Amino acid sequence: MLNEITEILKQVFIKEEYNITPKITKSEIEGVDFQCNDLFKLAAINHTSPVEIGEKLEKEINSLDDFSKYFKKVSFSRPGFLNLTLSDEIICKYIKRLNDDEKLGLKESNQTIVLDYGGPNIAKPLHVGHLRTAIIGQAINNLLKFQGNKTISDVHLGDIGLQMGQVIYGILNDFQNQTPEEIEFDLNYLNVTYPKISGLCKENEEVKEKCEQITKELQEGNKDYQILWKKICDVSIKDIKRIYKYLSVDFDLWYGESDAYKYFDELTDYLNKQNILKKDEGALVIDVKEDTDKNEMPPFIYKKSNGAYLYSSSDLATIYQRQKDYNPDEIIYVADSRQAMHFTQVFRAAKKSHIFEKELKHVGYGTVNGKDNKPFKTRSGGAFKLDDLINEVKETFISLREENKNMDNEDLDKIVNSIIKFADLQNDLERNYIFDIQKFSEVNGKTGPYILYTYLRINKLLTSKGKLSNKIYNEKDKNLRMKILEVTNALNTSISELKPHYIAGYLYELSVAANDFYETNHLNKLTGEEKEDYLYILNLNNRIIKILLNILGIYIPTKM
RNA sequence: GCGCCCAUAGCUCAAUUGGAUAGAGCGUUUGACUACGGAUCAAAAGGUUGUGGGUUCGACUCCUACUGGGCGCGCCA
Repeated sequence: MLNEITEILKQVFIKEEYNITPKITKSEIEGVDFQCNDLFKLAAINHTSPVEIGEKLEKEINSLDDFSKYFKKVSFSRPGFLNLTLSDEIICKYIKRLNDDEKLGLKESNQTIVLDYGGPNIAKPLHVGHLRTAIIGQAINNLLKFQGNKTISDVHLGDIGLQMGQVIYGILNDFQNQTPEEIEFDLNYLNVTYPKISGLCKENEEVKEKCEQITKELQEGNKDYQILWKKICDVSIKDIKRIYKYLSVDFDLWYGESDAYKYFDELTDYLNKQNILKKDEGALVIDVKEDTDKNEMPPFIYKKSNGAYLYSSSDLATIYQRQKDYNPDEIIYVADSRQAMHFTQVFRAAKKSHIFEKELKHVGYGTVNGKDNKPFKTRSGGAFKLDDLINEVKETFISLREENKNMDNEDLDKIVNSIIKFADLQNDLERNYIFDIQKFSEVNGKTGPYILYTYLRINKLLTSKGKLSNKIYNEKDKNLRMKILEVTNALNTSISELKPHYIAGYLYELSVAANDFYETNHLNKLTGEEKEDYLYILNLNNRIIKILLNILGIYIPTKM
């Protein structure tokens, strides 16, 4: 719609010999739909006043032959704004166009995009930091898929780093009289062992070295360690899958860092041919400094001085693997913004060695802090487990009202998901993130349940599809239609910035407009054309809500 | 020390990327239940956008210097 209006204005501009494409933005002024602020610019170029130009343009537009086809009113407003109020006809035309468009006005894209938004470490329980990655990553994945892209999501488990050496060290200590084949343990055991040994490593240099040694031997193929490693993975992955399933977070690939290890020989050959690896303090590195760097940029470490690989090397090998397997147009990493420098190094190393020359992006979100704005810890000092969060939200919700006690389990889980995800996704992800369990228990106001409720309540009215005329009946009606037409913009902004909070914000605004409409326009009191119009609009409204909720990973319960 | 990010209502957050009177939720106060589902709607109060300068017709937004906070700076992930 904006394109068409822009074109009309542009023609008038050209006629007056103003050779710019007018920029039209939404207006906050009452009774005005859009405004054009370019009069100041034109005045500067033509050495005249914006008032003069504005008045001239106002006159010119008002005398257009098909003025009423597009506008209800166009007026100049001091000091330099051109205010546009659209005709009902053109609004209805674009409502219809939107309704007939499967992609809601989005321009189709068909790139191949690899998404990396998992990264949980084996043997450590999932905590609230993992929640952010998963929820944001899945939303971005859904969004890109909706746009038509082929996405490949990889959980990319941290399954072979130092923490594995630490856990194996713990196991060997606790099960001294058993062979690796005989040893059995469960998830609780892992949850206790990792923090225990990790703490020990910080105090005891000897233990730390031993753990590093185990890690290295594991990577090199030590049989006993590999047997234990497999067992640890089995126990841990089963649990990780359970929680991801609950959150409707799914991955096409369940690769881990260990899968990248298969490529190290090949990659090393390749890098040697590129003549890019350098010996530095005993380690093999790639220099990734650039002249424009303002800060010190340490070299990318490919191989440690003890001969072991590490996080950075496996990330590079993974890019190598992804390029080979999928030849993607883009790889997107969703991870804590504290890792920004790490990704800068990896990305540069990948470019410099010509492993991957296309788009590499890091979507960084703020650190998860407690209410005191310090990194989040529970009262006992540990990380807040995802299971505990989910259970707490569920219990809070059930205790809210009597009816909730008898709620269908599937519906209940969908609502719990909506509460958690919407609470998270409405924030701009760049900011530091205050973790507050109360925020995740909120069901009134700007929350998931509010939107679900709006949808369900309207859904009951939708007995038929309705039919659209060229009329708009009242202010609430117009507000809802204008809000509906904004959906394409919300999607586009979200995609170009890779920030789902634009969609969440839009969903809330749309729901407010819909509830407002619902309150004043009683469908069951209407008949004829007006009723058909409203049915049409509300059908479209709910279709949009459903699509956008699904993009955010929120699904609609049968009732609530 | 160097660098990155952040600072908006009592609290948690927005602001269509430089536009007119900075918007929501929670909380507080008040109103609407003969209700197409009240988990709703209407209204009030609440602000020198951390501070000082600059850029211009116009700044929460861009530049600059401070203040306060978070984070990162070679073999952890």
